[in-house]
Amino acid sequence: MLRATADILYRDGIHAVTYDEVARRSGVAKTTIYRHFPSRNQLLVAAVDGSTATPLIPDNGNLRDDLRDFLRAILPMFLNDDLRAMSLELMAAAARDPELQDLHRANVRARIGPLSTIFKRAKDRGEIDPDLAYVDAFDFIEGPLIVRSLLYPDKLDDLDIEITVDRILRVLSP
Amino acid sequence: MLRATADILYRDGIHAVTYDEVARRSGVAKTTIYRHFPSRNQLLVAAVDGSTATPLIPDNGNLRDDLRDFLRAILPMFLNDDLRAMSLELMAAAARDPELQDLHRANVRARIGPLSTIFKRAKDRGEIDPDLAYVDAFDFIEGPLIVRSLLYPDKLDDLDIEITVDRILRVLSP
DNA sequence: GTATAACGCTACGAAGCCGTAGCGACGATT
DNA sequence: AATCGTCGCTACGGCTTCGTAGCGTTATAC
Repeated sequence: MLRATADILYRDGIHAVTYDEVARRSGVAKTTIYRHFPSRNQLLVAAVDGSTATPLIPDNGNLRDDLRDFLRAILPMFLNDDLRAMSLELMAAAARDPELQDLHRANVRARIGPLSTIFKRAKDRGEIDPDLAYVDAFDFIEGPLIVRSLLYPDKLDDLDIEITVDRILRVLSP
Repeated sequence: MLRATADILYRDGIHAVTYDEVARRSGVAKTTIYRHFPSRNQLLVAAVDGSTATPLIPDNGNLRDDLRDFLRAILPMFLNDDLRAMSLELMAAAARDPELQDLHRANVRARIGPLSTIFKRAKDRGEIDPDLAYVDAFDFIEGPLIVRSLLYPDKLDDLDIEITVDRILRVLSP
């Protein structure tokens, strides 16, 4: 049921998530879905909550390698057109409907979690400007990948992780 | 007609753009819309093309001030929930439908144009690492704003433009 | 064995959208 | 004055979704 919802969300987009369609693909009766999720938003939230996988947390003992591993790990997510479309649709839906803001927030937190760990460890080692808040740091760590994937998705392959990490470090270091 | 389409796109989202709805709001007969735009995609492309405004191009003679002015100029666009939602929906649509990729590309080019001018002038003045491609530079210039608006839209106000420019310059300078 | 709860199935009226057809009105061209 | 092109209006059949109702089936608990 939630699996079918997540599948539709991924393949056909958020507008294709209807009670009828979920019933069709999941093999569950439409009435049953209504009994569990009286509103479409609840169904969406539950489906997204149940399908958020947290990426691995690298621990190499130094910031540079951790960042490289992290960017490498999440790069495939940006290369996937359907996945990118789904994320964009979810964020757009959250921007339009306050009810879905928590959904988006949880989704982001799951994706950002590992980065937070990396960041804290590096800060303890003195590799990061002590005045730099982690929110501001994320802007520059995820920024390049996101911008690249949004504005120039076809040039995403050209992005050199090593060089990008160098540039990120310019911003983060004390 | 195109104005009505752009308006729907902005207010209610891309899913709300239907022939019936455009006819209703524009006062134009549905058949007439079909005569001009046989497919919905053509209508979308025309509407977006006709409503892309290019921001001002600052020219202060130095990169720092130009960047500051530019970021200040585009910040309000990110603060607008509907506008952000619309952009996200357009990008999502482009990711799903190849026919709409040009639409997105044109939209991006209009928004990025001024940045390109700023970038070239700064490079001529020697304020930018000569090995740095402009595509890579954009990742770090627009990145912070975009990431902030996507992941933490409620903390967008906290973003200090001056400090952000400082950090961007760390990446761009030779 | 029986009560309770959950599920499946069918069907419904209302609403919206699609794409097209038919017909009349208007204005410009020539 | 006649012609051509464009537009408006109405209406249609087909399709999908919504949210609910009614009723039968299954399984678990006690």
